[in-house]
This record gives sequence, C-alpha cells and structure tokens, in this order.
Amino acid sequence: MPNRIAGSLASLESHLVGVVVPSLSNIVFPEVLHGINSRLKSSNYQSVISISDYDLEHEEVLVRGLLSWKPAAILIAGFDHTPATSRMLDQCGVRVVEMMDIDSVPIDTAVGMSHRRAGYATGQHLIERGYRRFGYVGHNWTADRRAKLRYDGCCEALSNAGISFVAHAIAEGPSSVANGRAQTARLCDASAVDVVVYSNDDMAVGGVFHCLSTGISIPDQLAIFGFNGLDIGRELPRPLSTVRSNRFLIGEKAIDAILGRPDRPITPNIIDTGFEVFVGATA
Amino acid sequence: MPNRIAGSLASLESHLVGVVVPSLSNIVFPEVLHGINSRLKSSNYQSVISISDYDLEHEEVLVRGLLSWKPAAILIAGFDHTPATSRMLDQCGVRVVEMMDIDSVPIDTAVGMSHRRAGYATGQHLIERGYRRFGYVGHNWTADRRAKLRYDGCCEALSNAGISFVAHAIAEGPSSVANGRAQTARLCDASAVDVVVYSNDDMAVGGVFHCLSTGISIPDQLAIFGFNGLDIGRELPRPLSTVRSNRFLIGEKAIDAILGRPDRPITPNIIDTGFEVFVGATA
DNA sequence: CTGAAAGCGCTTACAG
DNA sequence: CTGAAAGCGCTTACAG
Repeated sequence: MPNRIAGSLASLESHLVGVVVPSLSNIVFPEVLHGINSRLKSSNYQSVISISDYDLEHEEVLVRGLLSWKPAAILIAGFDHTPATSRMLDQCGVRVVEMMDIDSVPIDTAVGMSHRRAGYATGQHLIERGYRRFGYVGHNWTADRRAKLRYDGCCEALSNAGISFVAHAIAEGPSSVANGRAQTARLCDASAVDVVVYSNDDMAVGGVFHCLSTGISIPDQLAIFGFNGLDIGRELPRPLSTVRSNRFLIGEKAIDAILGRPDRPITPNIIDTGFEVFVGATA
Repeated sequence: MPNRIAGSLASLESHLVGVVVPSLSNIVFPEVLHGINSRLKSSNYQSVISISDYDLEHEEVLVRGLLSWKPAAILIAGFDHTPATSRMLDQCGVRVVEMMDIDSVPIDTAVGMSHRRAGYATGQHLIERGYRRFGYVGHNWTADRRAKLRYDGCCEALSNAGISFVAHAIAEGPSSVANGRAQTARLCDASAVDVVVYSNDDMAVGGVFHCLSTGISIPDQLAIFGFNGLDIGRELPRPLSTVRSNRFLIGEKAIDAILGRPDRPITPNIIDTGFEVFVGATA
C-alpha cells in the first residue's frame, strides 16, 4: 500500500479537492456533494468535505485547514465569507469554485443559478395564475443570503404588477418543516392571503402539513409555492408547486470547471445551471 | 501557511479520520456525520468523507484510498464489506469503528444499536396495542442489512405471539417516500391488514401520503409504524409512530472511541447507543 | 532504458 | 536552551 502523503509531497500534487458546505441537514448540500462525487469517482482525485454549520468564523478555520493540505481546488458554497477567508481564497492560487449562486462576481468561478431571477419567476408565475394577495413564510436570512435574493426577486415581480406582500411570517431559526408549519399557522391567524410564497420546500411542506391538519383546502383556500423541487414535494397528496434547482448538476459542473485545469480563468467564469418552474398542484 | 502534507510525513501523524458511508441521500448518514464533526471540531483532526453509493466494490477502492493517507482511524458504516476490505481494515493497524449496527462482532469497535432488538420491540409494542393483521412494506435488503435485521426481529416477536405477517410489499430500489407510497398502494389493493410495519420512516411517510390521498383513516383503518424518528415524521398531521435511533450520538461515540486512543482494544468493543419506541399517533 | 541521487517541507532527536 | 542535521517515503530529473 503506497503512502500518498509522501507521494503528494514529492510530486507537489495532493489530488485533493476541498469542499466546504454550511450543513448536511439541508438535503440540497448532500445532493451537490453527490454530483461532485459522481464526477470525482472516475478521476484520481478525492474530496475532503468540511461543514461550517453556517458559521463564517468556523468556515475560515476550515478553509485555512484545507489549504494547508495543498488541494487542487476549493469548492465552497456561496459568496458570504469573512474578509480573511476571501483573502486566503484569492491569494492561495488554487482553483476556487463558489457554488449555488451566480448573483455576485466570483473570485475564480461560480456555478449555480440566479436566485434573484428564480424569485422573480416565482412572482411572475403566480401573478399570471391570478393570485393577488401574497403572503411570505420564511426563515432566518442572515445565514441564507440566497433566500433573501429570491424574496427580493419576487418583490420586484410583484412590484411590476403594482402589488406587494400583504403579510410575512419569518422563523428565527433555519428552514425546517416544523418552522414552516408554525409560521404558516401564525400567518393564517393574522391575515387573509390567497397564496403563500415559502423560502424553500422544507418550509412549504410544513405549510402543507398545517393545511392538512386544520382542513384548509389547497389551493382553493390557500395556495402554496416552494423552492428547490425536493423529492418529498412530488409525493405529497398534491404535488408541491415549486421552482426546481439542479443541485446534482451544480456539483458536476463545479468539478468539470476545475478538473484538468490548474490555472484560473483570466476573467471570472460564471456557469449557470438554470432553474425551472414546476407547476404542481398546490398553487 | 504551513504545509500539512510535509508535516504529516515528518511526524508520521496525519490527523485525518477516514469516514465511509453508503449515501448522503438517506438523511441518517448526514446526521451521523454531524455527530462526528461536532466532536472533531475542537480537536486537530479532520474528517475525510467518502461515499460508497451502496457499492461494496467501490467501498473497497475508497478504503484503500483512505488508508494510503495513513489516517488515525477509519469509521465505516455497517459490517458488510468485501473480503479484501475486511482484510485491509483488519491488517492496517489503524483504529476501525463500524457504525450503525451492533449485531455482529466488529474488527475493533462497533457503535450503534441492535436493529434486531428494535424490530422485536416494534412487533411487541404493536401486539400490545392490539394489532393482529400485520403487513410489511419494505425496500431492497441487499443494500440494507439492518432493515432485514429489524424485519427478522419483528417476525420473532410476532411468532412469539403466534402470528406472522399476512402481506408483504417490497420495493426493488432503495427506501424513499415515493417507494413507500407506491408499495402501500400495492399492499392495500392486495390484502386487508390492520397495521403496516415499514422498513423505515421515509417509506412510512410515503404510506401516510397514500392514506391522505385516498382517504384511508389513520390509524383506525390502517395503522402505520416506521423506524428512525426523523424530524419530518413528527410534523405530519398525526405524529408518526416509530422507533427513534440516535444517529447524532453514534457519530459522537464513534469519535470518542478513537480520539486519543491509538491502540485497538484487546477484545472487540461494542458501544450501544440504544433506541426508543415513540408511540406517536399513527399506530 | 535503468538506477542511484536529490529533493519535496516539514518534525524530531541530538550535538553543541 | 538553540540550531543544524537527519529523515519521513515517495517522485522526478538526470547521470550512466
């Protein structure tokens, strides 16, 4: 059995790809990792996965730790980093892919979708379907900039139609089915809306469960719209109306962008993996 | 910024912990990884996660790859390995923790719960609650030995009460909400049962969705019992009756078993993280 | 084409 | 206590 530590030191190539994601509890990140792994399987590269727990200070420690292994690349979720993390990523010279989001200018390469445009598409789609009294149920944006971008995009679409959200219910913690259910209950108690736009599918499934429990008819009494296109949404009694993001594809494209390309592109490279409105039956 | 590759070669200590899990799609494995990471956070060890995709041949490649980085330990899910994998793990000398399951004799240390006993507890609990006509809805056992162990344990409990499963519906693929829903439909078409024992919560949630769609009343017309105690089950209109396994604890205990202990125990060490019947409202 | 030597960037044990 | 040297196990460039 060879010793790759010695091999890497001698050849100055570690064949390691460092990956930093905020969580594995939100199923979108395991899906991205799955895409990464499927592309890496046939290569002689190996991913080293680190979890930041949505903590940018901890992310800094993780990035420093990964860089000390001289990886071929760092794949990191999002654009939100501490100044020190950004500086390290910028100056280390290794390839850097910022994943999920293409709404900012990347250090090297971004692979993902425009969450702003997805939010806009959501608003536009629901207006076309005749909804006018919009509610929003979300989770804490400080750890999830992309949810904020979608909200902003949706507001823009509503604004173009001369309307705006009439009610909000925002959970303090992260997105979850439990938070979606609780905040839907709060929103329904406080205001009358036709349709609720959720920060993501987990929250929206919570909304569906609230309606099933309390006998609110979907979509006649309340329409529900999510984001992500998770498997669970398709299996609900009525398929969840949502926007599909292509998480597996993001992982694949991130690897394609760096494999066999040791040098950064001259100008930042942006790879759009797109999204798609899934009409479903809840809105 | 130091070079840890050179450092590891010089000190002959990599401070790496290799982790092999079959999947990240089944949320139980991310939860175990979360436990591992939470314990590793304050140490100077770093986990290197590999995904086998339920493919034992690929697992062998992964274990060989991890071992070539001279890790302090290998944490691997389950006891099912190719002979070559088992030989490598046995002879490499590094600490080895087999996770999830304690129903076999480990190479070094096992951390997990007895799935056989959990299955037995399920059968016993449902018999005590008066159920007599049992159905089973499951997924492919070849990649999930632990589901088979639970089934066997449940059969034993039924047998002790003089009964047995009257109907089975087994999906060909892995466990999922979609497969649970489809197999529940098949089973309900074919036979009349009081209660269905599911191979896990994902499958059971599919069963709940089938009942919600077709108007079958839970638990009066059909009782549903899962396994794992996932968050989603607790948020259903009626909380899912299930057995809670402690995935986060498994990850934590796996790290506790190896951190600061470079030598294997003289006799195999078994750490039982236990389980707990959650009565819920679906059975 | 083959084989011995140099060197990767650190840690460690040891001479001063 | 300090600092130069040896050595970790490979790869690579080069002498023969």
